[in-house]
Amino acid sequence: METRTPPQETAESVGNSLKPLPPGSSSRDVLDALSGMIELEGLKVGDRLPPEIEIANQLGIGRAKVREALTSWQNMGIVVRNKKAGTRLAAEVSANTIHLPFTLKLEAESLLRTHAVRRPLEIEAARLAALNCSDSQRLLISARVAELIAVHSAGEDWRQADYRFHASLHEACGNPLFGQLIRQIQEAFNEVYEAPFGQPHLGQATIPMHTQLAEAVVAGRAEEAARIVGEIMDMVEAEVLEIMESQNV
Amino acid sequence: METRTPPQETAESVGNSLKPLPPGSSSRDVLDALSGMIELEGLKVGDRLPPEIEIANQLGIGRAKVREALTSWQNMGIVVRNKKAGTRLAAEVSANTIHLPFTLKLEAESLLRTHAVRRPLEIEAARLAALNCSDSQRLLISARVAELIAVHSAGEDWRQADYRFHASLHEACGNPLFGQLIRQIQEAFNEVYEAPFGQPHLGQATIPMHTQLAEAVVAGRAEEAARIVGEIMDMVEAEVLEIMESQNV
DNA sequence: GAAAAATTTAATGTCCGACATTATAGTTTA
DNA sequence: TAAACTATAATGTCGGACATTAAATTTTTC
Repeated sequence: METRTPPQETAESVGNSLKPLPPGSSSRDVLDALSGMIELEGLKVGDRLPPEIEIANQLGIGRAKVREALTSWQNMGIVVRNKKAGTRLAAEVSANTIHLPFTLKLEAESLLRTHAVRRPLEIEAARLAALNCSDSQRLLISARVAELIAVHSAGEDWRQADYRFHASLHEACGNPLFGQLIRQIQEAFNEVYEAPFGQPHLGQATIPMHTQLAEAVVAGRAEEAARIVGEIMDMVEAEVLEIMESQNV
Repeated sequence: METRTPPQETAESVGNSLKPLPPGSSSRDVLDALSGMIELEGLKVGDRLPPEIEIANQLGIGRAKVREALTSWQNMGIVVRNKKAGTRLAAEVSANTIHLPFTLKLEAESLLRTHAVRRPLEIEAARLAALNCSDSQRLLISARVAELIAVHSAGEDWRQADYRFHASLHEACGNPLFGQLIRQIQEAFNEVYEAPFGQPHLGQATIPMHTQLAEAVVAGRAEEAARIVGEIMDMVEAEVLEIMESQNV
């Protein structure tokens, strides 16, 4: 019986870069140590972290402390944990990272407030994307908007495609903080929105505008891109208002 | 020996509003339950939460789970814990609140990125402030800018006054999320900035523009206010660049 | 021999108990 | 009255035990 020795991704290979913590370290120090390790090992989204027990042993602390730290990250959406499947990165952890939130139950009234914060960030991201994007990013954006149009005209659920399109814009803007912030804000928004309203397709009417937006971005017409995003956001806001009123919120 | 019966703040009186959690609840559910209790009891910043053991008993869960949840809040800066002094609220917990957590060590390179995210938020907040602010907020803004000018011309440290002025703008915009976001972003920025550069007075040259900004806001000239904020942010960015280059970062 | 079913296994999820640490509250002493 | 001491009640930490579950492995079945 020959051993197949697939290094099975990241189990033993990863994680010998953790050094014992001095006594009295806080759970935040644990997270600092972990993010150092993540950067050192080059772990990406989806990669697996060492088991809690191993982290604890390497850091010279108890498993409870590791769990408190990891649960913090879990509540911030940075990792997902899944029993035997282990703990995996759900967001990029690196030096240039601001880790956003965790939303307490927001009320329907704050939907518009959340959207109002998102608006200027989306506009600026689009403007920067138009100014900064590389050729390969141009191709990606074009592909994504084509996908969106195709999925939508086929009558299928286009939200995933929409999300991917906007994500490509955020990436193209050259500043990962925009994408992170907007993603978190949108998650907060969806969480509040879905509770009373279910999951209707929001922004249906804006689909045609996405083609113009993509064209403006790949052509480098920053102001036009910004204007279109503003219009899209306004239309979504109007839609939210309409739905809220129709349900007497 | 007569009993003095001071209800000693919030020990027994608070916390019978927690109902047992269904099995399989996550640590996030614990936080939801706690924020519900906090809102119900009207707890404010500085108030004390029930002891972990009592929270655990009332929710019908183990203390470890409560600790994981509270440590999440601690890492987000929502509570502070201090041994016998107990766990106290460090930030307002209510509906309509997005709690930003927790910044990983940022590197100097990301100073500009952080600033780039702050920029559109500040601009939009100023625009909204010009459109929405009430009479009393107009007075406050005028007072704050006068204070800023006075402190600055006296040669004193004007950063606190500057902070208060901008905070009055954020408040006047009518959407608390702007103020929260910007504050957190600025804290992240300062944390990074101060490490290599100390605490030089950043934005000195923009002081005179603050008067124009305040005038535009109280007069309701939204676009002018937005433009001025943009210029201020650009000047700060230029200053940061200059300092970084002068130190070969 | 390949697919399906059953078993094993390795991780997280949960609780409990014990003890250390410490800031406050209470008590004694000077 | 003030200072020093003691008691106490909370958090901080660890270890152990066990449940739960999804992946990996083995066995069975066709």
